[in-house]
Amino acid sequence: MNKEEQVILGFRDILNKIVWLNKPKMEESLKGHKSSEVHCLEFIGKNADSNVTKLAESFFMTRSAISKITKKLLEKDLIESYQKPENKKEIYFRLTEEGLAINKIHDDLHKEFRERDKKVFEQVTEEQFDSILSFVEMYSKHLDAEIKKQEVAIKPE
Amino acid sequence: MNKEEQVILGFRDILNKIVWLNKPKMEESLKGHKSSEVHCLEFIGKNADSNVTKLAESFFMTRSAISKITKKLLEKDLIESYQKPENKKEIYFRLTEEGLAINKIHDDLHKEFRERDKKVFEQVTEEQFDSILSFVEMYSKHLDAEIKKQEVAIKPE
DNA sequence: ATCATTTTGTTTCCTAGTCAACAAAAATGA
DNA sequence: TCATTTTTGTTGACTAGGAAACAAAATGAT
Repeated sequence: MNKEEQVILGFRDILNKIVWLNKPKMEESLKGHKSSEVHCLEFIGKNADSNVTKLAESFFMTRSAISKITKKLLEKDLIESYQKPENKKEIYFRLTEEGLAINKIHDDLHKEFRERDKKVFEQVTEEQFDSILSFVEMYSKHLDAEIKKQEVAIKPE
Repeated sequence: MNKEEQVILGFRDILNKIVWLNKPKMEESLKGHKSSEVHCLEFIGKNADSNVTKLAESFFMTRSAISKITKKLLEKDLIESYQKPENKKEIYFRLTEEGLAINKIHDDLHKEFRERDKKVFEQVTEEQFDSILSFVEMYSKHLDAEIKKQEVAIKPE
């Protein structure tokens, strides 16, 4: 196997394992709230004036999917929507108190997971970190460019 | 943001973008076959005596899901099943000619994607590669151990 | 200003995958 | 040996998410 694929498979493997491993605790602590819902809460908490479109782009999901998730979050009163006077089309979200609380629980859980994996990250040198992060950034930017290329290639048809 | 999360988010971001970017060509070349089906074909092609359980473990999916996928692959005559005389329970799979052909197309497509991303990987030094791969391996092993821990912790109940 | 195009969000229909329950075979243990 | 437990694969009910079609608002072009 060549290194390119080894890297990608390695990434995928790690993420799969993390999801698998975190799932039980996630479900226990965030009873009733799906992980996609919690992810949306996290994003809305961090980004002012979040809307369906921005959420969708960030998660590489369809607006359709996000629209359904935010609908649920609204019904559960974890977020509330608002609009701006100058735009009657876009609908923004912000967290409610209750949404903030869920976010906090989620944060704490992540702290716990970080603690669990600490011994791995302790063994990583600064240079190794920088090496990994610079690769990630470079690859990510390249993919952005390729995605943009593809979009203009598809649109005109 | 701390580096741990930056790394994980970076990995996730890259994989999301790759999936998003590859999807159109995948669907075009492998018309009618879903990506999960093709992944199973790939695994079956590479691993002798694949069965539902091994596929499920490798992909971190349920046996249920894999069972449905292999059922479809059988119906499409892309794989065939066989058993061993000493075991009447386990059902193994191998590729048919047609399955091999699909696999080939998939392989070529990956070559194309690798070509597309070549300029990124060309800029990566050997040391950087080794740095990344050793981190991936270390983290992966740690997660394996944690998963095993969790399994024994859950089982007795 | 007006008409065409694009953007945004929603809904309906459909499919992929999970969960839970199950049956059959295999492994374990007394 | 025979009974219990575990493993393996399958199914049915359910849910999350994608595709397509849509309406309403915004943007752009002339």
